[in-house]
Amino acid sequence: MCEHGNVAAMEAASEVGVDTRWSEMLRTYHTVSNELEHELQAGHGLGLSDFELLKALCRCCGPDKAKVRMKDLEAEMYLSQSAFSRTVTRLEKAGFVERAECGFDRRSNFLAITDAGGERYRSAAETYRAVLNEHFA
Amino acid sequence: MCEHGNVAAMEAASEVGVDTRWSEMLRTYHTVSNELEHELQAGHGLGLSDFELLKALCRCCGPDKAKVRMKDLEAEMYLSQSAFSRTVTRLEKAGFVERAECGFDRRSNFLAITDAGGERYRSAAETYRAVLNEHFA
DNA sequence: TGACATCACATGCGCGCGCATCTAAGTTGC
DNA sequence: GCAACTTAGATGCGCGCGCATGTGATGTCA
Repeated sequence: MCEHGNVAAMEAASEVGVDTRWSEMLRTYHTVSNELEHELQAGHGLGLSDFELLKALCRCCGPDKAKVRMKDLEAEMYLSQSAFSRTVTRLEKAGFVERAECGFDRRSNFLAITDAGGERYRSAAETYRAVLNEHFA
Repeated sequence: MCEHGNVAAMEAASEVGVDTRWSEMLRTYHTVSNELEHELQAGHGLGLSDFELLKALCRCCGPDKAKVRMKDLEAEMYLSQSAFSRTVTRLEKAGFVERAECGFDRRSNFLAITDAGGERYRSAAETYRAVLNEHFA
């Protein structure tokens, strides 16, 4: 096969492959995100987006910095601006993050994780890792 | 490295890999599904779940069979039972599928694709393939 | 045959999402 | 310094989703 450089066949095979890759991703994504959603909610009272935001916040803050601009954190995530804003509101009501004014630019808000937020994140992260290992390891 | 079979290091590396795999899947999934959603909606008036249902229906029907039991089709998809039921309702209102009674079991419904549904599916499938090739090829 | 579990599907409900829009604050150009 | 534009973030709105439940038909067991 391929001795004539059969482009049509290669394209066909390639398209089937692309389609299959997407179908598998769709199935895996729904399976894993549903399980994460359930486990995080049941065990820690967090939705998946809540957790992913806390995760990004911890990563962006690093060990030294305590605050991140909301816009910068938003850029790290898959959420729309409005969904991001509401997720922050949820987490703030729960006491896991705090909005703080930014002296330089009064349009911006800094975002900081609270002690309670850090603790909740670390315990939820164990559940998170367990679920991912179960599906990807 | 690995000369002592360093299990801790391997586990750590493995966990990072799992986490990264999931993060990339999350990003890719949202990027691709958003683009599919937009392109299919703008070009063909179909949501992604609408399209995926038509796709599964065409696949299950094959070239000969004309009908599939709803439960069987549902099992092929990632949607919950309720979301599946409503997707069928949307597609039926649009005239792309038809529910038909099943003589054997009056709880069940057969599902059939209409001519309009077949045509819409085939033209949408070109858009679908184009988007997937753009991201996976 | 009658009581009970199960199945296929529909539907009320609440929620998180993206889109469009709004407000307030910063920026640019004349 | 003022008008026009851009940016950060909040919010009204509609929609699709999953969960829980309802309805009616089927299967099961005594």
